[in-house]
Amino acid sequence: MRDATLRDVALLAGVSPRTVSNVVNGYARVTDHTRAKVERAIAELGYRPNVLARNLVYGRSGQLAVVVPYLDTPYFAELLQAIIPRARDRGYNVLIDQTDGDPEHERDLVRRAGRALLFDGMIFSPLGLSQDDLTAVDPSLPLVVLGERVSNGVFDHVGIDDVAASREATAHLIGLGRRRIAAIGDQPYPTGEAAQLRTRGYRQAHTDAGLPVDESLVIPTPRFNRADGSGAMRRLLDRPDPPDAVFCYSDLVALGALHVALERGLRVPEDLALIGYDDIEEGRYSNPPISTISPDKAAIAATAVDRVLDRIGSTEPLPGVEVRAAHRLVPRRSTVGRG
Amino acid sequence: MRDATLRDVALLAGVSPRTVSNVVNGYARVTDHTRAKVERAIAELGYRPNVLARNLVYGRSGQLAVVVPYLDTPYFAELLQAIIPRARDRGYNVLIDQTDGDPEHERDLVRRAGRALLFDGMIFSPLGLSQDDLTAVDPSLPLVVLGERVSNGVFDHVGIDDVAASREATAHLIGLGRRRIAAIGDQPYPTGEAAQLRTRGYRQAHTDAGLPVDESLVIPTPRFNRADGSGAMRRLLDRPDPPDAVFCYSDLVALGALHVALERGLRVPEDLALIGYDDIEEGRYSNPPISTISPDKAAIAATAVDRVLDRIGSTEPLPGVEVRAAHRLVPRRSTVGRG
DNA sequence: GTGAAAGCGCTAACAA
DNA sequence: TTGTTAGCGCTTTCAC
Repeated sequence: MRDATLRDVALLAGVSPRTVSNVVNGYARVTDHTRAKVERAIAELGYRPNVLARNLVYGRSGQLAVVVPYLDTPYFAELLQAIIPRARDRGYNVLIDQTDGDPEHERDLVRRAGRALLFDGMIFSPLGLSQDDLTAVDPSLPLVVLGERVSNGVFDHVGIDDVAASREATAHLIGLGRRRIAAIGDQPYPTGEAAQLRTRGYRQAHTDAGLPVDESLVIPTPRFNRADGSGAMRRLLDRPDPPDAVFCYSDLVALGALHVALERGLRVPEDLALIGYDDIEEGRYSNPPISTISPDKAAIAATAVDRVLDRIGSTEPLPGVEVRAAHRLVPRRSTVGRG
Repeated sequence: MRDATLRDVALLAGVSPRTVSNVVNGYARVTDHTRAKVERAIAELGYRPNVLARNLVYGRSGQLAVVVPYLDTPYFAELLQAIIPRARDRGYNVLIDQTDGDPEHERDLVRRAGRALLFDGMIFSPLGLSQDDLTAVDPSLPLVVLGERVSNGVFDHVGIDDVAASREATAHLIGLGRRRIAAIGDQPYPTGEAAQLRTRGYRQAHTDAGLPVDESLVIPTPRFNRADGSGAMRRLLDRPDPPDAVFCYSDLVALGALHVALERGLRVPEDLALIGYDDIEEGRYSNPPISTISPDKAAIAATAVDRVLDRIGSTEPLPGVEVRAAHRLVPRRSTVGRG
């Protein structure tokens, strides 16, 4: 049977569609008597407003797109976990897309996003997009980009201070007396901006301590996952002069590296100290648990949602801002041992 | 500036809306000349069809809701990772909701789902819903439920054979010579149907081997996460007669248990053998890697999407079917050691 | 407080 | 092949 429409309700209740609409939305004041009649009709027909039709009139969809490279990357999963309830509290549904880091797909997404009206705004964590790609985005699309970038003043960025955080992580290892510190995760090409910031912090810490950087210890990896961490660690340990510590650009990379180190019979942290980045739950349960840089994910999620909804709600385009969420270093057994 | 509408394009191209619609959707044949005119106008105005309006006419939203208890549970993240591209290939967007396992929220979701028209169908992985709750669902909603259940004949179920898989996991431990085998994850209440199936398999394996079950080794946990695994393991190891093996109802539980065992100085698997369930990537990288039951996630995702889209496409209600995806036991070092 | 009617942007039956 | 037009189901201006 066809779903009941507002018209059906009006007919049954003996009132006009206008009145039904008033009752449903609580817009205008309605007589108690009329309201009762309408509500009875609604119940009897099992009427539910058609969201699509309503949205068409309002010119908005009530949906927020969240685009991440990989859903099974714990960092993104944990972020989404925080984004979804926040959006729901503010009346928005979350539409998820994953790009697999495919630049084509990512570009396509931000380009066509604007007018489609399938979603009113977007929170986007790009992987294969350069600054240029992002500049080409339709500025009328309410957009918040995750991860630190040089702001172009058009949309918002939400992230932590990657350079400072990486400097702290590296300084932590230096402070522990380590001198041959490797870095796993550099991405020396246009789309690797985030990785490059971390490398910069790594260098700064060395400079601050008056130590040289052994460039051969800076290992690039295409992705920030376990497999890449394992591979890089293997190459590092095959050298005649392996490192005594490693700064990994994500916890996943650190977990992959840890796996290889233990497999080779190294003691962590005695022979090799390890620190990661992201503070995913998995790192708290690994053996040993891994030290990490913990970004304030709740703040990042909340800010991203709030900013994009503010943009949606605003009639005139808001200037793009750069938001830096807090972070802190969490020392665990992979660097400080059982101390 | 207001977005261009189909009407604007028609005006500019000097044709009727009908013709523009034809060009956009490739419905009827259009003269090359006319087509060119229209396309020029589209390009000039930067016209994009309004999806909302189109959907209103079609009476469908082109969206598929996927509801999971927790997004940051790797098993669900990995499943979603497979569901999203499959749905996209078939022209559907994925709308995600997480319920935190809240029965109220879950019940609410399946109840109101039907007519809202925000999504055309739903793939649902319930946690706090009993068979009764599910039976109350509007049968006109194209729905696929994840996880094994007794079918009620109304909607589809997709899962693996939990009893058989659990029997194999337990038999694997028995075959290794273990005799005091604990089980972590039972849920002896109406909403714990899935857990109970695993307990049943655990028992069957004992019966098959002519061994008694020590009921005090069956440990219930409210959730299937790391913290619950840790807690249960702690209680188990505090006993005077700790187990020599553990069957965990999820890899996350196993990882939590492993963490505690190693912390207490136990050797795994020499002192304690561990097997999990789900085959999440994390278990392949833990130290030692954990043996597990590996469900065919790709098949589960593909089947779930296909079934729900078939239901959406069908005019008359399809009978509910029970789909059993394949699974296999993956032995790793947490049970077989470095053999 | 309630009704009549226009219109959100699109599709598709019906005509021409 | 193309134009005219009536909705899809809802909100809301304008009258009463």
